[in-house]
Amino acid sequence: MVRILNVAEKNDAAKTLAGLMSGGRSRKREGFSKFNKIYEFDYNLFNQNCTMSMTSVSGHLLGCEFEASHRKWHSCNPVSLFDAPIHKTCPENYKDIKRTLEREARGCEILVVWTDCDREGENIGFEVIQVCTAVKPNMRVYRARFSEMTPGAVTRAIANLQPPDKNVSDAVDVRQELDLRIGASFTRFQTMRLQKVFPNVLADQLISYGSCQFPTLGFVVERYKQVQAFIPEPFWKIKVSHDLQDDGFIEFSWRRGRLFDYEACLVLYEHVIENPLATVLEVKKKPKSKWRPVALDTVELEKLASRKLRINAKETMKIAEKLYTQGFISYPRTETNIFPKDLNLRNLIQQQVNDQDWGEFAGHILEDGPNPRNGNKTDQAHPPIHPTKYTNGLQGNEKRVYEFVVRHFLACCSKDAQGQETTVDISINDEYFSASGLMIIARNYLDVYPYDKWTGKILPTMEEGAQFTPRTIEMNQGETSAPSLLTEADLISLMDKHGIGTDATHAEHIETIKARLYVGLTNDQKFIPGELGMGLVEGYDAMGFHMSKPHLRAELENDLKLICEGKKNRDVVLADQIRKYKEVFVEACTQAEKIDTALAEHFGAPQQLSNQDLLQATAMAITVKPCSKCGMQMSLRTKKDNKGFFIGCSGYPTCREVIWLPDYVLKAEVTEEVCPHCQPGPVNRIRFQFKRGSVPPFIPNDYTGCIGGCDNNLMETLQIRRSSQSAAQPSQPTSSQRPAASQRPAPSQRPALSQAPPSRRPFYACSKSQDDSSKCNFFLWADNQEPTTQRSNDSGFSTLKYYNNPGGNRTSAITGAGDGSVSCQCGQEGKLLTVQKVGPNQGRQFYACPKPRGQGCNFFQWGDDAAAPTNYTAPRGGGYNASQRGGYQPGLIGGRGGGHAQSNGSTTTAQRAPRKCGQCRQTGHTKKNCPMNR
DNA sequence: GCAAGGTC
Repeated sequence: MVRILNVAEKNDAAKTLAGLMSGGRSRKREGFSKFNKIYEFDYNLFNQNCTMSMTSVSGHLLGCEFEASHRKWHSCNPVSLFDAPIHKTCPENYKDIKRTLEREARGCEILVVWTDCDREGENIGFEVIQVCTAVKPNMRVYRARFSEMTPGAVTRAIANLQPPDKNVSDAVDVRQELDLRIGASFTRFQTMRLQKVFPNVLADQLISYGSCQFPTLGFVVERYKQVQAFIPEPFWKIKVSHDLQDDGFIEFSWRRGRLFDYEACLVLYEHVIENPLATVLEVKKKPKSKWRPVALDTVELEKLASRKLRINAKETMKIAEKLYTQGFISYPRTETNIFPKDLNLRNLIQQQVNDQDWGEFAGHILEDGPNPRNGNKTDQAHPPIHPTKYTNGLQGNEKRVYEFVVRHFLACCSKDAQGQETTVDISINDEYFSASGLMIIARNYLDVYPYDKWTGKILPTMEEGAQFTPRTIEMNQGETSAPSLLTEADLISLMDKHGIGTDATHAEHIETIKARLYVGLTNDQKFIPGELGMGLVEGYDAMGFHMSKPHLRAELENDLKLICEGKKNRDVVLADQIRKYKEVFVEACTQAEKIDTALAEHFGAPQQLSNQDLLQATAMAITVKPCSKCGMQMSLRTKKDNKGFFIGCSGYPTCREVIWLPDYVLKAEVTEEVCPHCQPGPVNRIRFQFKRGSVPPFIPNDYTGCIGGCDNNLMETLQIRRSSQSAAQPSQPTSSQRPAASQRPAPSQRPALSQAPPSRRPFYACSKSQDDSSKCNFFLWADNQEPTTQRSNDSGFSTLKYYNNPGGNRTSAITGAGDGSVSCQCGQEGKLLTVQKVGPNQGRQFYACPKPRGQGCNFFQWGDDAAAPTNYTAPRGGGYNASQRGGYQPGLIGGRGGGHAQSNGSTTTAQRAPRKCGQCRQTGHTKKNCPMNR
């Protein structure tokens, strides 16, 4: 027997459909999800007996999200979210449903999709198809389209199975992707920036952007601005009243309404009172009805509950969903306001006849036969909201909402209220006035629907042709009044009208803008923009981007419709929209100060931050390099105290990889230059400014370099360990691993660099653990190798030779260009001089710039530097004394005779360095008698 | 910590 898997959008629908198709004889069994049962029954399809399994999902089975590399807020520049890869995955709480589908699909040959017949339903259908065909690729797939869940509609649907509509599903994919990309990018940008700019007010505030929430905010702001900008305008009108002693009082209004010209009105008024005799021209009587309410859809439920019950939309929907799951009312998310023909209204009304408040009214409806007043909307899936079961056991707002649904339903099924309207037209000296009255003949639906008021007004009896002198003829002044702020019902109407959100989400968007403090409520429950909401809208408006206007969403909706109809390609629409929004985003970032300025009107002066800080805050700074541990991007950041920099992994705190830059880095800025050598890339070069005198002479104080590993001198200057070292190089040799001096190769035996990859080269480091705060940065190559190669110029010192060894620790190689000379930083040949002054260095030779003092560079090099001391305890930081910032000391490196290097981490005090010269940083003399003062 | 859309 052929097995067919049927999948509906929710368990409730599966149950109903199975009931209808099986004639109430389906068997229920459990799936992996306790909420989504499996209903089985036999059915004759395609002229053969089939076993049907009907199960369900719970709305969307798959969710749209970024890859891990873009999921964290600081993991990337938000602009990259416009292009970052997006995946559809099954969230954890739906895994059980997916497992059920997979298991059932394996045993079935045919899949019939019974999801709701709207756009989202089609897309959910394709999610089901994706999951099922993944385990059963050769499954035949059909779509059942039904206008309502009634026996006739379901029978027609299964007799006319169709292919699923990819176009419609594509439109939803486009919508999902755009919502995610645009929402996430703008939200991150706004939040991260404004939290920094207004830390006192917004430090913990999420400042979201969404394609529905922003236009919703826009409606509130728009109305508020209308109210603010409103200027009352005076007008004048003539009012006539008459008192017919025993027969009552009557008031006539002027047919001209009101005039905004005082003198014009005055002229007419004077004309009227010149001859104030009134003549009754006509007395008209005509029937007047007050229409009963239309069948209830979600939007009306939300609006009416808000207006009549004073329960806000969010709360109403929450209650309605609870009543639905308890079986008291039908599905509350519906756009349909037409009762299906084959829905048995009589039965539903019958259930209510015993209620003490409205039971009698329900009985009367049954006598006359239910006659529902339908609207003109249908979502082709759910009927209007109506009671499905009687209860009198509810309390509080649940009771009020249930009662409203019942009364609305009964009112809708009964009759319009009937009355008679009387109009009396009079003239006074050629000006015309009229009065109207109402007599209610049959209240009908009003008896069960206290939410509508219709009050009669009895006019005194007047005869045509009769004449009388009115008791008063007045010229009154009035003035126009501002529109009122929006009520929740007004707001929902506007959202509905402009296609912002769906019936199921209006209430959520309103709640969102309340929760984000974009709007608030006045005492009489009217919406008023908050400072944040107002500032954001004004900020974007100032840029010329009307982000809060509904047309953006409307344009997208139009495109989505064209995708559904196959008139536009999904990829074209997607690319077009992404491009458009990305351009806006980039421009918004450029002009972000306009948002600051707008908000400053409300929050006071913004925090003064540098561009670098702001870029950093918004994760928009260019990243430095991929993390060697986890592969996520590392970016340049400022330390907490704003003194100094570090390069941190965006995977923090999961990944704690960090490169601390020394204190003598005064400024650092990532450039857009990408290093052509370093891998994995991209590795962006960093523009540094070093403290004067703190770095070796071959590194200028302003220097742009790569920290990816290709620039050995920079790596050493910054004391950066290579990323590969962590994997390939012993981070800290134990004493047993340390080579004894005797074991170390003699210089002549030492391998050339090409034979000894840097990553394999042993070095000494402080033996304290990484977590020990007193651990120092000591670093020393174990072989203390002499220079063997000359490096090509990439930093402007073509005539200088220096180590190509990573971490190479000596500058004693600055021996000139091979001709016995020494060149200084400015390219001049260094001048060999001798220390003349009395002191420890008296008689010692050194090279200096030959230019006159004040014009030359700061180059200084001992002439005998190659003969560096070998028994000197290396100061912290290797070749130059980093811990005593500002001191570059040529030739202070060497291992101790015993082959052990020792960091000074614990011996600083004992080895406290003698006072250094403020000019050359050498010991043994002061700046005053420095040999450089030649 | 982001959106909007389903749904429980």
